[in-house]
Amino acid sequence: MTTENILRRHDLRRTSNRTAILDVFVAQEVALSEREIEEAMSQTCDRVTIYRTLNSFLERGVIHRVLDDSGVMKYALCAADCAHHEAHYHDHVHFKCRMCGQTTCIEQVQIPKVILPEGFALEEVNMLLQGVCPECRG
Amino acid sequence: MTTENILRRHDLRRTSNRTAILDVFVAQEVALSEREIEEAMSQTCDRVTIYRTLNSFLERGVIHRVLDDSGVMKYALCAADCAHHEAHYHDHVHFKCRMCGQTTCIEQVQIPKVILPEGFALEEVNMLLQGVCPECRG
DNA sequence: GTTTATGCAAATTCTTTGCAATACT
DNA sequence: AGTATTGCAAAGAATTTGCATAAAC
Repeated sequence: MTTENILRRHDLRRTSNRTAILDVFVAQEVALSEREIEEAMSQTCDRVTIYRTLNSFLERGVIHRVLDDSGVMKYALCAADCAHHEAHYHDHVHFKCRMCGQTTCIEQVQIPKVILPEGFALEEVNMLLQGVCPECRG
Repeated sequence: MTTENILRRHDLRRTSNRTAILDVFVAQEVALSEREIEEAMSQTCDRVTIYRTLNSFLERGVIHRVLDDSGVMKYALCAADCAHHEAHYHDHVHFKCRMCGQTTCIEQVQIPKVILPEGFALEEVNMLLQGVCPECRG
């Protein structure tokens, strides 16, 4: 699916900035912060535009937030079938390497179901694994 | 265990600020941000001191980071036996309510084990559940 | 032609750092 | 006495907002 198609499908105007930002997500298969996107685009687009674009993408379900314990927000592309689930459910775990700092979606590993005590309404589940990735272990 | 004892056990000097901050954690059984601690103490202590205290507590294993997708860092008290595990392992899930915004440790619910593909060295696991808590569901 | 996105400047919030004064052991 | 903590001021990073211009539909 082309980036143009992704925009069209989610009712987003096709602009060069949005296409370029989407391209970054498609090229790098990791969770990205605003800063990382900015660097990947070599400052061809304003910081504010990136933030606003990320928020638009979030609202329309193009990307999802990825947890991080470093204090900066990260985002990753939603899988094609993501929007079909109610409540925008992401069922895969994320792995953050403490050496290279990259957070990757591990699509092969599903988040196990958990059973909460009575009374909780569960809407979203996130699981973040941290350690060292295969590349950094050498 | 008194807050003074917690400090003594972790080789931290006992000061009124540290005791007061620990008291906030003990009183509220939820994950707290710097801002929330500041408000709970009604500005009796400088912002910077809170940040530095949180970092000291983190290093000594008094508290642990709690993931959050709002972009602010949150912290929660470690269980008494936390320091006995290597790598400071926290095995319970966290629940964040989207109505009241509170993140609580659900000690009764263990994080299920996951199996990663070959090559990953797993060091830390975090699981954040989001939805509505029993209090807010009414 | 109307609506929405963009860039710039500026404001806000979160977090860290430097340094002199103070408190702890 | 010696070392660690505190408060203040200030710096730095992340994120948001206002407004006029430009681009998409």
